[in-house]
Amino acid sequence: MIQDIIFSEVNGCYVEIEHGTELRSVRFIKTAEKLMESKTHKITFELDEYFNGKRYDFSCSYDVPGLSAFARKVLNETRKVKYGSTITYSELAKRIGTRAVQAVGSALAKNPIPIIIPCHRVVAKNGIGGYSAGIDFKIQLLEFEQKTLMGDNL
DNA sequence: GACGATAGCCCTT
DNA sequence: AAGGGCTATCGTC
Repeated sequence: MIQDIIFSEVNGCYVEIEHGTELRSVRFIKTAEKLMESKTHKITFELDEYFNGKRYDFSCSYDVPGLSAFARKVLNETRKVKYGSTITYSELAKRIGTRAVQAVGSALAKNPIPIIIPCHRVVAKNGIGGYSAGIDFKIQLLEFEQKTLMGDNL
């Protein structure tokens, strides 16, 4: 198991990417100290591009064991949400054919690979909803995506 | 209206 | 058996 580290200007924190041959997990690291960046895996470079506004989607092979069938459904559906757009928990639930809206939220809360699976693009019907790493992150990510898309259209 | 409490949803632990 | 990254609904003000 190897850990890559990159810095994200978007939310001003480090991002740790854990992988074997395939991507295993992504975590945000809030720390004051300066960390050494390390980029070995393809997905790390892609994430780096993402945080620089130069990539809108990811090559998708990842290896995340221990997820229930339900959680997989939720995450798969979430992957389809396009860069810069959002979907509500209830709409997502509808798409995978369940009324368990809150269970959808719980599944997203355990998303092992944020950004790649864009759980930040899933919002509450009235409001923003939650985010494991803090809703401020979520807001920053969404604003960032909006901003970069605008830049492209000009 | 707006806001808070409540009661359902159904998966997870 | 309890509790969630939710929501629709029903009291209050």
